[in-house]
Amino acid sequence: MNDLANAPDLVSDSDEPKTLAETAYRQLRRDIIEGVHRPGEKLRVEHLKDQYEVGAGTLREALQLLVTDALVVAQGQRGFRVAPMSLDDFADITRTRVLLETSALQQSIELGDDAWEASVVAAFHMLSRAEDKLGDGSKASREEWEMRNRAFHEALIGACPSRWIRHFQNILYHQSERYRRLSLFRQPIPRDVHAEHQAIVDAALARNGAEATRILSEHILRTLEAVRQLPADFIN
Amino acid sequence: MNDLANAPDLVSDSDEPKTLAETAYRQLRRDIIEGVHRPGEKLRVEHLKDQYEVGAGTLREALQLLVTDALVVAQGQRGFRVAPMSLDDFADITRTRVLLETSALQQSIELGDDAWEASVVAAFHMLSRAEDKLGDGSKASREEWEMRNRAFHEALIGACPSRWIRHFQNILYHQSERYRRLSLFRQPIPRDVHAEHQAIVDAALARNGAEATRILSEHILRTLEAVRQLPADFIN
DNA sequence: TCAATAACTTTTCTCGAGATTTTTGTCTAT
DNA sequence: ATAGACAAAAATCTCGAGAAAAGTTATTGA
Repeated sequence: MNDLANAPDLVSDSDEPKTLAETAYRQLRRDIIEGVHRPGEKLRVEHLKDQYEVGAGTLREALQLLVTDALVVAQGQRGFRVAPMSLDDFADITRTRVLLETSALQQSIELGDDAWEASVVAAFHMLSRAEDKLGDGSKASREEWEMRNRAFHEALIGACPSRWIRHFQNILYHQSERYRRLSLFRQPIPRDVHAEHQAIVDAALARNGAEATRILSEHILRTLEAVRQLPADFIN
Repeated sequence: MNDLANAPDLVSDSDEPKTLAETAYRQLRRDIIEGVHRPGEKLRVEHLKDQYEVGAGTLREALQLLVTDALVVAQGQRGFRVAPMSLDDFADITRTRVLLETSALQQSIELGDDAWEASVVAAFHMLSRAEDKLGDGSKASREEWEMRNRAFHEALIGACPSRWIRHFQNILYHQSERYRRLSLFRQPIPRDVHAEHQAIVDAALARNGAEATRILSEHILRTLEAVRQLPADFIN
């Protein structure tokens, strides 16, 4: 296997925060994805430093980290803003995700070993369990599902040796979360997502790259359609 | 044409720096790409703040910006380092670039209008002129060529409506520059790059997407081969 | 009434000093 | 001689206050 597979990530994401700035960064990121801070909203350091209980410079650094994820945009001398949302943007994100994720899956299927297969099966199992608990409609169960859904998609491309594809993939996934949250709000899992995931797993384990990537593409694009059918003024 | 084509960039790059932090960021970026700061080198804020004549917090912010470009890696509580270089990494960068840039070129060819064609021809002309002046071997002429080469590649994918692909493409191009600098050091333009560019332009204007992307792929991958044939210890 | 200028307020940006954490160096005991 | 622990040094991280810029409101003149 390639050395890069074991190399540290481009941006540390799995580790727990070791610095105040990173803690504030995570809270802010969560709040932006959750919609606490609305798209386009101005993020004033003076107000937010009290809210997140850090110094001005520290919060500034947290905001800078969010610029890396493109969840915040910075305009020199004019402060920070929550990155705006639009249907066009989500379409762009989704198509780029398809491009990267299918390529990564293809490589995973070609290169993945037994351990990779096992991790895919395991992640799929965890996700299935989370789906069962989704019925209660609680926020906790949906967050659990979000996390495991992400873990599942990461496991699928886990054997892809390209650190860069995984890095970009990571950024786009965060972006998607912001939009997917909208689609879940109105129509909580109407699609038979489970069957789609099952089909991807089957094709992947059968080492059928063409089939797996085809299903994955449709799977990702379906979320775009779901958001498209929301009321037009939902994205503001 | 898509709205996104005229939307502001994800990270402002063309504008001139409006803040001290951004000025320091550009100088640092240049120095890292040029190899003044070697790969893996520790970047101590206390030393660098004098060298770049800014405060500690400001330099810190500049370093954070470089993390976005993945030219610097930050480890919580353990400071900053110049991103390491390796042949595997360059191979990864190059393959990912091919994936993104061919997709972008394909879309450009499908969607580009007359203005796009004109900009491609113009950029190619500028690049050709720069190639003529390359004979003197001066640093200025090589920098001019670098800039126009980049402008040419940007023009090619200029009609691609995906802001995200262009954003990632941008990051990868900066990364490539670091490595390409090495290959130019020993063998200054041995390949017939001009003919390759000409072939891409011809295919693009003929709206032959398959041919154009094929040539572009080979074109980009050739740089990888050039670096591969350098002495093994060149990348440290 | 409207436009342009000027003063004021708000916000961002910048700096230097103090508190934590990591790293380095030394010493002792097995 | 090596390993572990303790202490000193260096570096990072954090904070609050001052300087610069942007945005806002009020005033003045046509």
